[in-house]
Amino acid sequence: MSTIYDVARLAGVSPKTVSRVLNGDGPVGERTREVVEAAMRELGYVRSNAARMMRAQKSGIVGLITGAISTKNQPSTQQGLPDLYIVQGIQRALDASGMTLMIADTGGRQDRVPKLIDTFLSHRVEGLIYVAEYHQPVDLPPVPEDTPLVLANCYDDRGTPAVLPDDRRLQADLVRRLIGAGHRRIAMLALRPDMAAGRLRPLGYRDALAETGIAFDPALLAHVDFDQPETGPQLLWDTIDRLLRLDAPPTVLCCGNDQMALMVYGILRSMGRRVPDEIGVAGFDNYRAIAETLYPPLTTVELPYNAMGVRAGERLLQLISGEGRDDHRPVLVAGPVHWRGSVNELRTATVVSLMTQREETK
Amino acid sequence: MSTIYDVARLAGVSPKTVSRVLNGDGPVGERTREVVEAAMRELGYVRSNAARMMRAQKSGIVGLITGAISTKNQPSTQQGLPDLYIVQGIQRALDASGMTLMIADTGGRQDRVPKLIDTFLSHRVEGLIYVAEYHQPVDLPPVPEDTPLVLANCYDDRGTPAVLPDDRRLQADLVRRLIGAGHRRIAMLALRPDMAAGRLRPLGYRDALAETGIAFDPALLAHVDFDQPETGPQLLWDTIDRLLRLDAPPTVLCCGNDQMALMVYGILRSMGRRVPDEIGVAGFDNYRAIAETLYPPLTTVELPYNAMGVRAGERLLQLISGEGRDDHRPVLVAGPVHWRGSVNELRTATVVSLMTQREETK
DNA sequence: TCCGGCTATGACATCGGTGTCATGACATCG
DNA sequence: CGATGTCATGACACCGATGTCATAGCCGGA
Repeated sequence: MSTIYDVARLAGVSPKTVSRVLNGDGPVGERTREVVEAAMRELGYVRSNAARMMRAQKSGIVGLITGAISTKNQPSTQQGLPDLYIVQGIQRALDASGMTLMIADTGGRQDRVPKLIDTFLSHRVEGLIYVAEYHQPVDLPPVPEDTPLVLANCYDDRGTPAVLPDDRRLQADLVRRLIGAGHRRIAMLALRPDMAAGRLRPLGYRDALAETGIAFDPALLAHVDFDQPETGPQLLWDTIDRLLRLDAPPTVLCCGNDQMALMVYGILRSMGRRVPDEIGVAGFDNYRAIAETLYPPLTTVELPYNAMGVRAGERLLQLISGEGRDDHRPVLVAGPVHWRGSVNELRTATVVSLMTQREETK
Repeated sequence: MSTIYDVARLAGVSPKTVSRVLNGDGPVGERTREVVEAAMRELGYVRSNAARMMRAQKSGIVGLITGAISTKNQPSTQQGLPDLYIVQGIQRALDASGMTLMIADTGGRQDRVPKLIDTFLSHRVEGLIYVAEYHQPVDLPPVPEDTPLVLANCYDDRGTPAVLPDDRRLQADLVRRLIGAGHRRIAMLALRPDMAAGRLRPLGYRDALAETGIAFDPALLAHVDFDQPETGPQLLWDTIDRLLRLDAPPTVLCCGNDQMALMVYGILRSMGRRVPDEIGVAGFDNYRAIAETLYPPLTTVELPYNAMGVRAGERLLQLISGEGRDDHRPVLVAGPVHWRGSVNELRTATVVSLMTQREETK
């Protein structure tokens, strides 16, 4: 691969002049510029970042680590889809600033993280992002103080800047919308309470109830470990069966995520209950391959992974530029409710009055 | 960040000795090594890849480009899931060789590819991989001859090394297994014929029929553009309706992919047909979030994206080392059939005789 | 005892850009 | 007309690691 020296020789100028043409600093004669540019084209010259970076002491590289770090065993669920969207968002944010993204995967082995960080440091990354597969606490090995770090979809107890899904608010938004549609008996099939989402979403559920003056009924809230290969479906079946036998059964089931909703569809069908006429179903995530393909399409709330990535990227750029280094508050990201055919609108009149009421309370 | 000079000064030796400790070339005294290592620890020294690479003329970096490049408009389908698995596989392959992966996304804009390639070249990547979202032809801008390029999940007409899913064989394996289970009237709901998968999978379907001496019935093969938001479900409904009204209706429906199978479940349910007792359903992809969660779980064939990534990574490493540069044959990757509850085994006796027969013909 | 060979170490040049400073040719101003 | 300023350009050092070559000390064999 050719160098500025080759270009300089071919153009009959000094290397420094070529450098000036490249960077547009310092003055260069009209004629000279043309000659140099022609020489660069002829040689197919591409600047070496390594050399440039040695002087500049700036790499223009950001390191990204994905993969399991949590000390707990994996909750098996989704197959790492969120990561991808978050990574795409990060790329989008960084792209605008000319940074290049270098990524590495732990392959699920926490012990490899220090080595990955070392590799990144040897490339003199200007910042690091760690992306988790699902909302969780993590415990990362220490990074040098002068290298900014942002956590995406996870958090630690050291105040490292984090970007997180606002599970509580998202669930509240969804339930609020269900109430707006006239539903009063809303059941919630939550995820395992040892997952952040399993704790925060029920809180949002209760927020929405409290706000609209509906009493919380403990019989309507259950945590279901639905994705255990053997026991999961049975457990879910039993839980739904119990709910439907209540004196005042729910008119809609809020599922812990869209995948659970998919399973719930199958169970309700086997029970001979029609969705949405006999009972409504709502999901969480807006996992489109499921939500849009199910019949009827699934009402759900979008967990905006892409936007989270963008926010994480922006936060990191901010830190790199030196701003907000002592702001330790996490960035919470919410998304829209997608209202589809899996939940009926009940008593339209009531809906209107309720929505009006909400407007007034603002 | 500290340098070998800092380390050398602190340890009271020359920079070159520090370099020797780092790389383990040249002899170093026992005592000296200890002193140097202590100094490195104290300073938190990390070697600069930029400097190292200037001499070595080797970056240890591989560039990866993802995103839409095809000139055609996007077939909307899956949300870029395959990419992720392929990328993971690539990482796994490269990781073993100590290469670092740098990735960039086109964000769906083909015109940005040349710029991305330039960025990678400026980092002096030792090789490039382009990953497509689904099996398709692509037309990449030229890359310098001495930089190896591997295409994953796509191919071009210039003989660039490619790693592709063996759609034809995968479909044949699945259909063969269905025939082994006693099915004779097998319908195929194929993807659009302008997609590679939409052409190759029907070929595999026919391969399996021909092999087992079952006549191909054109009435049983249909291409369905199922993921059009409006017309898709209706079209799929009509097609299934037509199939079920045939004089000899199919006993199993082979769907173009798992997502279509999900929609087919909903349609069959609405038609009042039970799966698998009245009709079997098979998918394609082993998109686990769907295949394992559906009730009954979906029989499907695994399109091994992860393995494709590994193969692509290995192929690239091979090219980088200079081997197989003039082998232009694509690498085809197949995967296992996952037999789950969505298809019944018919007439067990026949199954045994058929399988025996297959063994014999080998 | 002397020399070849090995070990341990350092001086120095080099990779490819870029920051600093110097230089020569003109243009401008008092 | 000479002092000063601007433009266009080049010489040179430097970033941090490493390859090449040199050197000093030591051991063993002739």
